[in-house]
Amino acid sequence: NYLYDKRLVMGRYYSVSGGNISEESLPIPEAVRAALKSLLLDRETGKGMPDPDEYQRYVTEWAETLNQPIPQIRRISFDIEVDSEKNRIPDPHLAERRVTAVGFEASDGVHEVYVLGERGKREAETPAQVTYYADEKQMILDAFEKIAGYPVVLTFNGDDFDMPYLHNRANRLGVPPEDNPLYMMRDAATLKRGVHVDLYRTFSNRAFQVYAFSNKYSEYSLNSVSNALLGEQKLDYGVPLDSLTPEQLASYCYNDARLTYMLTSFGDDLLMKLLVVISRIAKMPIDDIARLGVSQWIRSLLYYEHRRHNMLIPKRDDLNARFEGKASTDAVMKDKKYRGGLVVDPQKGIHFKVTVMDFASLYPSIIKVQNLSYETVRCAHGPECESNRVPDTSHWVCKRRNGLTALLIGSLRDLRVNYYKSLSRDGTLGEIERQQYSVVSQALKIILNASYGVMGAEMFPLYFLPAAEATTAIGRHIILETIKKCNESGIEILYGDTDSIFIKDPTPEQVQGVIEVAKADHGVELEVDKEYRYVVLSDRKKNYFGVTTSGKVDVKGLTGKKSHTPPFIRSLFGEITEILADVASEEDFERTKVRITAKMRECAERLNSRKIPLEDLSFNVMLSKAPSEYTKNIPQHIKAAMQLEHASSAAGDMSSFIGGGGEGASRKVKKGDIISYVKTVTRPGVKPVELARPDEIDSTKYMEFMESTLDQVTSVLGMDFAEIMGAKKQSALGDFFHGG
DNA sequence: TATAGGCATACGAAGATTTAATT
DNA sequence: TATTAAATCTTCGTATGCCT
Repeated sequence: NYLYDKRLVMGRYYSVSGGNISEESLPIPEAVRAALKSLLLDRETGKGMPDPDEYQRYVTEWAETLNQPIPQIRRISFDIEVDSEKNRIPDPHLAERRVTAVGFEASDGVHEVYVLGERGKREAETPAQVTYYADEKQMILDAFEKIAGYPVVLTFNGDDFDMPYLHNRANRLGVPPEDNPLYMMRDAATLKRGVHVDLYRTFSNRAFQVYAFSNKYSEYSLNSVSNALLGEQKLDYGVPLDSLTPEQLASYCYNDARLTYMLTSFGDDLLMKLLVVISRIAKMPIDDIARLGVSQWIRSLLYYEHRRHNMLIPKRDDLNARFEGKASTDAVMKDKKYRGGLVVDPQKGIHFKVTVMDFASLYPSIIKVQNLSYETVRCAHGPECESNRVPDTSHWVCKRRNGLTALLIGSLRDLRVNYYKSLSRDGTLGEIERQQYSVVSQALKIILNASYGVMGAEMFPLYFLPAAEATTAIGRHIILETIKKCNESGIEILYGDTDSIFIKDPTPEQVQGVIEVAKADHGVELEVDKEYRYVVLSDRKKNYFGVTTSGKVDVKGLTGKKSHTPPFIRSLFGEITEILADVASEEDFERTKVRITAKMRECAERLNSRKIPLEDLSFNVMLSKAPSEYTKNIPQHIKAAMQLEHASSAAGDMSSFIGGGGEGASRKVKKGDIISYVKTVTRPGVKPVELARPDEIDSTKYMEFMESTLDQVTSVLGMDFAEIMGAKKQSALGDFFHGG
């Protein structure tokens, strides 16, 4: 509230003199100013808004804040190692065991590690400067001093481990609280001064995972995130941590600190910059951006705006009372509250020359153009506004006042689509500027994508179902109307999902016509997304395969690409799609069929002769809950997980029995873990790969899975799995008899 | 302390039906 | 032939991963 009511914008520049704080604006390039001016001059910009001038002011204010240069932030990462009993994670609340090493990596070229013990004969193999300590307390005090020199401190899981452990350990060793730079909260500890960013929390945030890092990682451990984003892993000496020499421990610990730092520095400090920009948009400190979910960001953004305008923030009950808790549309799926996006039935077959068009940020556009917000949908102004109906619902929208959500989301959307996207590609600007605008564009994408979703999420404090329902209802209306217009003018639509349409071989004039109609009728921007040389559509929605004019293969939704599919089938599937990428015309298909058949037969042969390694046969499925929470059903990956836990507790200290390296014997399975299992002929039909033997593999099951996976592509090409696998002569014989 | 809904696939659980075995 | 148990099929629901 202090920040809100003082109107302090997080992430902006301020100067402090004599106890006064004043906002500073750094100069921005002339070309950027000019581009904003032309955006504001465009008469279309405020269209749909009851008060266009107010809207223009929002656009201007946002641009001023977001155009400010993004500072380079001085920061240090650290990581600790702790003595531990076998197979037991040390408890940070007790902090009974010694801290054995602390590694550092900082933005000003610090590469250091402190380690307990005597230096051996050989130098540690690490680029870091190593300091050996005999006294643990002194080492911790030195570490505290090092950390205190930076405004931002980075950790990986520091909230729940490194920070509380250091705090409590220092306490235990007699460091007085006033000399301890950390303080405890309930479970977590953090810095008294400065910003602590726990990257484990940041990378666990779905919004970052999906929109900033396009789902490249699926587990949230330092090792898997680093592996996916940096292509680097933790050090592995092949022995348990407690048997490392001090030099090895130093290298290991420093490397963890280095990876932690690198996660914020790769791609030109991408993550740090995103945190700053989102902080500016959400009016929320970086610590919170890095820890809280996207709904909290948007809450902060809206609350700031309420307080700025002296508006009352409604109570949940007041909002609920305005729609009596009932939706006016029926969801397609049960257990959903209201109806969502429209998916058009695909035209099964192979289609050449397909243009895909989509509406640029459809839902944010609708929110702006139709003035949607919790206070404008079903407003209390009476008949005048009530005549402004939302199609296919019982709702109406205010005509008198701008909706707050519409102002905020609308202005951010316009800036992203018509300003930052082009600035990030503007050749007249310097590399640094272009990069900044690309970061701003990415940050906006995250916020905009979530803006509609939160309105329909009960946990969101401004949850207002009619607003969410109106957004999707108008979306369905727009895509249906567009398809209708296309059909009337003889343009063939092959498929569409929510905000996209697949058009069969249109002329440039037809494409232009569709764009103009969408703009004129609905005020939304339709763009060409991509051009396919050909697309293979099955009769299933959200499942297709296409080759773009540039030869890039697009696979959407097919099992062959999904992460849980065994690697050997995934790579076979990949090879098949690569073969199909070469197809230029219909005649080419016949030739490729021969190549595909050969590949598949070879693969089946290897499967039946058990030549495929177990790892390549494993299904990899994530636990969305803790194992004990599976009460209604015990799916296969849980069965495998339970075997794992049993085996590890039964095996006791036979650590070599499982894995042998890295992981160690104890395998506590928890939420978020990915379980690798194979299908076997033994009892429950599954076994974790770690425990399975090649001779137990159920080849029949694998052949069936292979069939159903590959059939999604081959069946459309007119190929039959059984025939490919050698039964082809029978069918020829059958034809002969029938013919005779 | 967590944005939404729509869709495909695999499989578990339980009920319904068929088949085999026994009286 | 009636009864019971086992095997098989059917239906519904759960879980996961994906699409927009």
